[in-house]
Amino acid sequence: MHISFSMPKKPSPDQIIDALSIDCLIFGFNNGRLDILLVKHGEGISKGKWALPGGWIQYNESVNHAAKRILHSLTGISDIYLQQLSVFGDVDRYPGKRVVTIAYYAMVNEEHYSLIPGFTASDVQWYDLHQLPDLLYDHTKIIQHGLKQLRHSVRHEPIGFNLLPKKFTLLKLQELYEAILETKFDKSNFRRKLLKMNLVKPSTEKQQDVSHRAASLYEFDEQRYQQLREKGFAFEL
Amino acid sequence: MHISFSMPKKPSPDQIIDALSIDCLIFGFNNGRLDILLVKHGEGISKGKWALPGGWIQYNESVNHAAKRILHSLTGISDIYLQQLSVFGDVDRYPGKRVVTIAYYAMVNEEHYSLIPGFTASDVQWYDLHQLPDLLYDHTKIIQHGLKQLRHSVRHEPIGFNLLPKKFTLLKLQELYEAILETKFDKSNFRRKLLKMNLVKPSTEKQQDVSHRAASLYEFDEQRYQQLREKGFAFEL
DNA sequence: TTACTTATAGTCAAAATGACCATATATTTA
DNA sequence: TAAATATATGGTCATTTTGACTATAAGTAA
Repeated sequence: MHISFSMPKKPSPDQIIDALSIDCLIFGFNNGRLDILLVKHGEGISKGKWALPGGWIQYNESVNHAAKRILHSLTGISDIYLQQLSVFGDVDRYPGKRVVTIAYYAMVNEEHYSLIPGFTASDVQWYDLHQLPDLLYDHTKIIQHGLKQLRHSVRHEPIGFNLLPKKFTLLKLQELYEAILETKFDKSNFRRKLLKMNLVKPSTEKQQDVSHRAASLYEFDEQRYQQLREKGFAFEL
Repeated sequence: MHISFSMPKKPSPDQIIDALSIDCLIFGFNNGRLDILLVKHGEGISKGKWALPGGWIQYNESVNHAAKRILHSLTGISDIYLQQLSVFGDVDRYPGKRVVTIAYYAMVNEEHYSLIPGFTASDVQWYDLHQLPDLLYDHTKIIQHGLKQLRHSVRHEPIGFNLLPKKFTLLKLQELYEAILETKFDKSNFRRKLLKMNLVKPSTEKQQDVSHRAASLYEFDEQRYQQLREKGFAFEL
């Protein structure tokens, strides 16, 4: 049996937890299509391959902090609401080493962020959900799981507003839900239902530069949302 | 700087991943009350303290497998549907060492299992949710999070049937939902709504040994549930 | 002016909901 | 044995919500 003569090592603060990684599944929305943010690896054995933005957790940071840091360093995206998705911990999911990964997910408006590849990423890009390249490790599985989660959440929680501009028309909101759920809603009924929930409030502005009657712009009413939440409000589509 | 002269160690199969643990939040249901399964530590510095059943992940097992193994070895409970709840990864959540934990949760019928303390546990017990002892680490936080999750799930998915006997009356089902959501339903309306969903099917049997008119016993219709799932059925209470 | 496009309001029958009431069927008590 | 009681189970009914449509409004483009 091999016995090390070294003393037990107290990890230095910026040393990583080597069996534990983070991967971020970022959904974007772009005229009717759902996109996913991918990075191209610029180093090591996986150089040139595409994957979800991911990396290692340091000893002196929380897991949630690590997720934000990693996403920012690889893609330039920051200040978004990253939520835990799931842990992927099969024995052979990562080559040559035992690595358990914690997947996070978020939804963002593509136009709000410029993509800046950094750290070990040589490229960052939005990919149409239906035209993804081959991905490293079990990242395809992570995406499938995330989609399932997204479709469930979007029916039972008022999410998805992050995918839209601050001010949006009701039709855009409808198209977003239709893209996520891959279904169609009746325009009139959708509008009626959503307005009755009071989650969106009308702004005074209207759509600009459209070749037809301009629609009113609405915005998500965060305050109202908090009020409803306290009452045990159940969002349902 | 300290440099170790030992070779990089290839972990032996049953060696543990030392920065990563698992904790299990098991809900039980007992005449109208929600319970939580706790174990008393029988060894080490935390000896005598109560906590959620938890332990370390081995190199040669998946994370999901570890959860089942740990729960079984400490409490005797096996063959249940353990689901991931969340990861708790604050820097100081565990004393003296950086440990990220993956929390799992499940619901079981208390009568179906006998509790057998094993491994490092000197005792196992169901505790009324509202009368928990002091718990180790951040386990109180894990329970709070799990409750939130449970309350959300129970309104949007047909779960909770695991908490009941195989055959149950509609009133017992109602009492279960009332205990979880801490609310009251109208008996007649609850019955009408649930029966229309077709998720429970009547058995030929009736309640025994009650001092009033015996109610019909129903059981969860797994097949019907799968059918409905494929159609994109939305359970809502 | 007309055609075309999308916005927005309204109609109406059917289904679901919430608050009740009524009766049925069992046990326990007087 | 009759009455009291407890819960089961079914029904009523006004109100609300839904789903499928129709109609009109307000713009641009030809």
